[in-house]
Amino acid sequence: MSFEKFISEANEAVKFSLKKLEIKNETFNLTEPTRDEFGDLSCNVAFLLTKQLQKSPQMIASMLVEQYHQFRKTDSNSQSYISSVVAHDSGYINFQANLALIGEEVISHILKNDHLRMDIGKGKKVIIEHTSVNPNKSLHVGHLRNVAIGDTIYRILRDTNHDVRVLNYVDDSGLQVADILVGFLFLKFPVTPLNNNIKFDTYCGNEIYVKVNELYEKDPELVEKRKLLLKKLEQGDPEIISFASEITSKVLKDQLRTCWRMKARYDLLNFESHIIISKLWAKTFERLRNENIIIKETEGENAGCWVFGSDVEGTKIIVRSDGTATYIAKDIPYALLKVGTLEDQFKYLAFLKQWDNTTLWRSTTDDLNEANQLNFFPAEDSITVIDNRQTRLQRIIKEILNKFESNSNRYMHLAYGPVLLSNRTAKDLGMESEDQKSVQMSGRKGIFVDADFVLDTLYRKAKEETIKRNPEIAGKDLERTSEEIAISAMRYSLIKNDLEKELKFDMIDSLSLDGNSGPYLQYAYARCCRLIEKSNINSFSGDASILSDPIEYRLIKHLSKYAISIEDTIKNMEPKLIAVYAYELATMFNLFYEKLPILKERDTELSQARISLVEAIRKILKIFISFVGITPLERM
RNA sequence: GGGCCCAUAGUUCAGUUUGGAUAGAAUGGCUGCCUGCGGAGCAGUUGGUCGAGGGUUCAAGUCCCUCUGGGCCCA
Repeated sequence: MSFEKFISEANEAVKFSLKKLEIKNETFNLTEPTRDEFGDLSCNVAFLLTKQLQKSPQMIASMLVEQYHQFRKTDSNSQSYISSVVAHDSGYINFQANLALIGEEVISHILKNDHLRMDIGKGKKVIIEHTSVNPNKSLHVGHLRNVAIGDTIYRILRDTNHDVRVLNYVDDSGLQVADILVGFLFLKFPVTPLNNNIKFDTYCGNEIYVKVNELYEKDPELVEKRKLLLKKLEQGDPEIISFASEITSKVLKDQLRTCWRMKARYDLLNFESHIIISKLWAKTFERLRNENIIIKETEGENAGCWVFGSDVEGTKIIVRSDGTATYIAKDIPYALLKVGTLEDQFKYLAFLKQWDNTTLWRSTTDDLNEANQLNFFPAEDSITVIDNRQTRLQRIIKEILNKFESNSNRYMHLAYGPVLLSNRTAKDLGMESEDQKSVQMSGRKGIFVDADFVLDTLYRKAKEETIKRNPEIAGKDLERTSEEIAISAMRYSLIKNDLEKELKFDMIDSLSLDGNSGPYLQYAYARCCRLIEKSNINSFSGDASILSDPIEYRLIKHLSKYAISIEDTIKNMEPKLIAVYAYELATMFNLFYEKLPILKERDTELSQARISLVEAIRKILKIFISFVGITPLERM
């Protein structure tokens, strides 16, 4: 796209001038200046040469710019993306872009192409695993961050020609599931909740899980019972497995409803129990031993254990001396499956139809006729979205993968910081919290904000606003619109921040529909739609040459960088870059809308050009907010 | 004890990868702007010794060292 061409031309120009002055091998930066008056691109090369040339930066900049001007004189025929080059007093070389040319190219490119699909992936197969919540509770806002990040990455990859499969790993035989089984089997919680308004996942998480954990402290025998249950789960005791599966699949279905509400979707559910039953772990264990990746300690405190000697993390126990596998061990076969070191031997059954009409598949270990062999595994790249408390474990898994295939950079842990409750929200939930401190959520202790609760609250607020502004919207339309606004507020707030950092969740702040928020983007989009609708134009011209206002200039420049923004997002795996771009576009559009007449403009030609600009903005905005999982609304 | 991460406006955060021009948003407070294209908007104002100290550099929020405070993981 055009802005890249401008950058590369500026880059060539500097290199050319350096060569003319016989200056060698100087690296330099081209960056966007802090202020509009400095142009569109600045080069710092003059600063870097002061020592070598024994001249002031201003002097050097002038010399270089002089060379460029001489070159342009002899080569004035060809069209240039650079309209001017100035040696600034500060020592910077400032480039002004030829926005007439760029604008023309960009606007007509956006208007002409229906989909604007970029082919970044070239059809490359990518697996992304996200959500992966233990099936013993309902989702809280912390889990939603995982869902939002994972699904946003999925959408971006899918729309840039990657062949993406979305996986959701279900740990249906772990400690947390054992906890609620204790509740059903020993504390006699009824399988059908007495309060029939409560979702089953909420029932398990809020009532049983919390209660059981409370009782562990008073009743050591109960802990023993859990241990026993866990062992039966791991060994595949048919009766327990069957009961557990009944419970976990009920929880899972409720959890999925919340995820779908968030506009996430999946291709496949993998169950940990299947990895055990199918002997995938046994096979993995065998290979780890045969290839001497793990060794058996014969003495010391780890005597009898199978351990992995990590280069960075030290000795890590994989199998305990009593033969049971550690937590990390069970993750290894799944990772090996993703990258293709282990062959996929599962068969698959259609599990559920999703909101987007796609089928969600699940692995099965039963040899049924209707089971299919589908090629979910392996992939060229695999991305696992898990919070950064697991970084250490993930690093070890990656290290083990590298022992099998030394070139393996195909396994990526996409880490993000956990969600904490703000001081205010923690207090509202009745927790004691020191001032200025945020609070860790804990499903076990019942300290969390339920995902559906937040979404419901947001929904009510959005509905109120919608009724106030659009009395004509009612019924299903009103419900749908309010829900889309609620989801947009939630999803945007979960991805707009840096992944690495903890996210402080504040109930009151998160209810805001103003400012840097999802609904703000939707609002800008709806405004665009109304303008287009009212203009009664359905063919748009790409002629941007008469758009000369600085506000239009900034808009066109920003539009010309949309592809760069998408590339950067994928290259760095930073979904927030999408949010930043979209927010800036919406802000610029709102200013444009406020300050310049569009439909009201008397000059027909100018009016048409502005409407075309609006259409281009609308299309790009639609693409970007869709990446985030925000539904573009024509009215709200 | 070992390792990793964080600290920027009253609050929540960008900006640190690749050092560069007057450190930006949002929110809150105050103040303007709808007989005009939708006010979920726009503009103005208020608010910062970029945790502290030292170093490198023509130039440090950004790089290096030390310290303080907070968090996470491992033992």
